Amino acid sequence: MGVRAQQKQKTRRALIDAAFSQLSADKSFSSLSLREVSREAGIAPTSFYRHFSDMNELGLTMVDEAGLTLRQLMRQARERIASGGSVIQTSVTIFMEFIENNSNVFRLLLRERSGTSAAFRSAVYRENQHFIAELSDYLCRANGTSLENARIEADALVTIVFNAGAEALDLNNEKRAELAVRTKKQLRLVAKGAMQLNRKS
Amino acid sequence: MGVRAQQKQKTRRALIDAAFSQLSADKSFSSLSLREVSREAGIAPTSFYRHFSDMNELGLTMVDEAGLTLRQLMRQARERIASGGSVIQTSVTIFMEFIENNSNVFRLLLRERSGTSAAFRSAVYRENQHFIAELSDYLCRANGTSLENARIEADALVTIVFNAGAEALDLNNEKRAELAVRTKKQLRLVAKGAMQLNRKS
DNA sequence: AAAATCAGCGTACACTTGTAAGCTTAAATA
DNA sequence: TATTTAAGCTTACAAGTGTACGCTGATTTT
Repeated sequence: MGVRAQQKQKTRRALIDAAFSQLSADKSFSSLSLREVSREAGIAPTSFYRHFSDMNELGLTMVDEAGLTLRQLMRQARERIASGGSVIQTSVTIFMEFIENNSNVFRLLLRERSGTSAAFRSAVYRENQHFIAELSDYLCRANGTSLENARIEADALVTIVFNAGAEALDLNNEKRAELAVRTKKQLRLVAKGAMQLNRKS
Repeated sequence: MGVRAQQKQKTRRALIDAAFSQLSADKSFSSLSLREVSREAGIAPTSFYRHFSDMNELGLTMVDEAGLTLRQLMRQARERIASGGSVIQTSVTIFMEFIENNSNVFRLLLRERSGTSAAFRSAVYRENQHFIAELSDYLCRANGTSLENARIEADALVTIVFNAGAEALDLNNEKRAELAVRTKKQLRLVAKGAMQLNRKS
């Protein structure tokens, strides 16, 4: 890759990083401004357009990156499970770690899931579907469930975990631990209900 | 009440109504402006301060109203159930009706639950807790569950329904019907798991 | 070596925003 | 009836926004 293209990619990265770094509990993507992001990335506002046609385009890129991060996380979770951990215990622990270490990434997904841009919403929805699809496959193989039932179960499980993550954002460590306990109980509730359903059919 | 106080309350209402009417799939509360809201309410921007010190104060008022609307809905649901309907069937149906008729009210709660204002987040959280508390009581009485287990179950049920509501916002009627079916299955999953748990203890 | 490309810059413009200051006028109070 | 109160107004300002336009200079291509 030429010197020029290399520099361009570097600046593009700086823009993405600047945008992520400006996200916080008090600042959502929609409240970022093109000018502020450009400032932090060290370029003139008008140069922004050399990289993205729009703040929206930047945002969609960020959602994709966030989804990627999440999928890498799942791979990590599967490894830990394969080397002999409880599925529920491991999943919840890993997810909570993710939220602690990448809270702004999670916040992006959380907020844009119900945000004002249909494109964002469907991007987050797609990521969520990936998540559910992989978990369904796993449940299918592990429990011999029908794929249809597995999807319903997986969807419920993901919903509960995702929701717990959202709740965790505003809690201190003590309360988070309580939340984790409660979440695991809820997941077991769903798993038990699903097993019972399968035994019947 | 004097003529003056009456007029004041009328204007206050006009502001709240204007704000609600400006919410939409493409416009969140944080993207409303004091000036636009005032314009639609038919007063000068600076007169806004005679009623609220801040857009935030308006927003919190709106969240409270939304919570009230939701609790009225629950009362209605309980009536239908008392006159002999299935709990799950009735609840989901009523909730989906709510989302269809008050989508902007629901959107407010949905978005501010993970928004940029801690005050908003905890206001929505409180409304949610009310919701869960009332359902827990019901489950306790209906199934003789321990209050602790009932809360965990209720929390899971509310999470699933609320989430389904969020998903419904972007779907057409056909897809919504499918979603409703899936949601009911998930609720039954949780209910079954909970019953099994209770039988043991 | 000459020509073309293009990332980044500076200037500029038209808007929108929140809100301060002070006035008006009808209702409430004394 | 005289005085006070306060909802709503007009004017004004500083700050921030997105983006059009045209230039520069290094890199790439011919």
